[in-house]
Amino acid sequence: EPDWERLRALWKELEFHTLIRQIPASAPAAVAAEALPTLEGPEALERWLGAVPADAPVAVDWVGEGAPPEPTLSALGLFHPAAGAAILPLGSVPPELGGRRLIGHDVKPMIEWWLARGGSPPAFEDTAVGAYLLNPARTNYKLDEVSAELLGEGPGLAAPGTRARWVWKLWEMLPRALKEVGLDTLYEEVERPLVPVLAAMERHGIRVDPGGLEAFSKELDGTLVGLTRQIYTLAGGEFNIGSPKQLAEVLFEKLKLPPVKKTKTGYSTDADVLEQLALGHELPAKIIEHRTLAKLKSTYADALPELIHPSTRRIHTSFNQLVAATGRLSSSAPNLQNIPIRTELGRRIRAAFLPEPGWRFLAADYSQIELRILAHVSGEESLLAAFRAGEDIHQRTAAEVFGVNVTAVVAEQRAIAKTTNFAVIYGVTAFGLSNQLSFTPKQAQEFLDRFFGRHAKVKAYLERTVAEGRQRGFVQTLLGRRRYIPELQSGNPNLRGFAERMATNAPIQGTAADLVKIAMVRMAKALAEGGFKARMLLQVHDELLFEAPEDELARLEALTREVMESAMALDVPLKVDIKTGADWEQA
DNA sequence: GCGAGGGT
DNA sequence: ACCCTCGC
Repeated sequence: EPDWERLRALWKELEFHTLIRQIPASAPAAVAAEALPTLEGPEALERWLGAVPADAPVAVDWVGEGAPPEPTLSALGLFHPAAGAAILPLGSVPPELGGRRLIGHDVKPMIEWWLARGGSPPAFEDTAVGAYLLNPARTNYKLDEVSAELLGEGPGLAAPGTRARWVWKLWEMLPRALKEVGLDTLYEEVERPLVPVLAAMERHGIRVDPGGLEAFSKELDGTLVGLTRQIYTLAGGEFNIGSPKQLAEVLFEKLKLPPVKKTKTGYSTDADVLEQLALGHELPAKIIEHRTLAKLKSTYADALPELIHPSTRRIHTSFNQLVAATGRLSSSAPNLQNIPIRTELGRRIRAAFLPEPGWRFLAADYSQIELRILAHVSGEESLLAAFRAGEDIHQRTAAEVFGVNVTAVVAEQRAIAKTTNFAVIYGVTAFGLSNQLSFTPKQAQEFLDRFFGRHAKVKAYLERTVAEGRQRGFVQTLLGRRRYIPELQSGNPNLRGFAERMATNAPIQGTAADLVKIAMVRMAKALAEGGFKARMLLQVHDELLFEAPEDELARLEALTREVMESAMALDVPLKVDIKTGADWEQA
């Protein structure tokens, strides 16, 4: 008989998703076989805790559904070596744990559950967060898989009390493991304190105006109906506009338009391609417009009202702390980190986000955070000088690279310099830059050469980063957050090139993530200590969004600027732009 | 799973 | 570069 669980683990690692589905379902026998004591009532819990030394922590594993704003937890598995494993069924009141510190694995839902029940959450450690710092590139941080990686084996299918035993085992090794690689401070000062901050933000949620979105949806629908008719006329027949396959048939076979580029499965119909085709035919522009409106309607105008929580009347995103390999947060269900902003129509979505009635939004975003970090880590004088002098950085770059006076830079030169600045942070290739700038790869290469000629220390920094990464197997941020990139040693030039771009981007994007997380932790503390009614609602990578009563705005603005601009001391000043408004579009 | 497109 | 969601 095959060892199905090992096979499952192996195939999972190899991403054989289809094969995994053919593995017979694992038998739940193990769960039934364990007879753990169930602690019914406060006295039973007190007795169990009596066996735990007074100031010792307790390992927990929570059972339930973790969605904000009110996770539903049915039980906690508990473990301490002196008291053994037990199961604690949960009622409506948070359990009294005698002030003990808890050790959990992915505790944010549990913290949120505690908050939802009006309790003040206990102090805690989080083994999933620790495991994320040790290796942020895992696809998931399930207790079983993290245990398998760090301990050689895991609980498999087990009762919560037994799972808590594994949480305990993880915590027996994690502090030392974190310290060994210099991640203990990041854990203690940033990631762990951030957990309850995120829990509170998720619980607060944000108000949206469903009426406004529904009206906008109807408007979009009207426009889409008209566009669809025009598209069918131009195409000489009906087809599914949402199907890239059918669209490709219409464009490249029926209408004989020239295919521009290919995907793995056929001819590409992405926006770049359609824009090119639009020069020779009326249809592609209509397709672009249709796609834009359909995206706004389905992803935002129709979806967001559905996600309004019936009791809070607000939208509660989940901020995931364990997803992005660079250290950034991500947001899901819904993603509130990609609410449109660039186009007029898109901003109608943003305008539907509202503060508490009578309150105002305050949005604070870091100006050029990643370029400032690049200036700091590279020591590039021209960048340092430009930021210290408060200059327009893209204009300055343009002046240097085009060899003209700063005052003589024209808009097009500035735009090219701006794209190049981002390309450098992303570690982009001449080929990638050429696509973005509609240059030939040769022109783009010449441009990059001129950029690096004028920014020798940036070039040296990037080369140093890649070389160190190749030699050590990982790159790191200013605070020591690591990202392992074994592909830097690959013999495959494509794979290695991709790895090198990740290696140049990760320390910069990751340092920005570290910095914003520090600001969040300090802002949460400062708001509490300052007796503010204001709340921190969202983080969008380089921006924090707050809502506050009118009479707190001035104080909040001063506090936010002070906290965010002092989050890290770099060789360049940090600059924060702050706006307030009656909706998120104005703020 | 893929292509596409929204954000940083 | 990093994400998430949508429709097919």
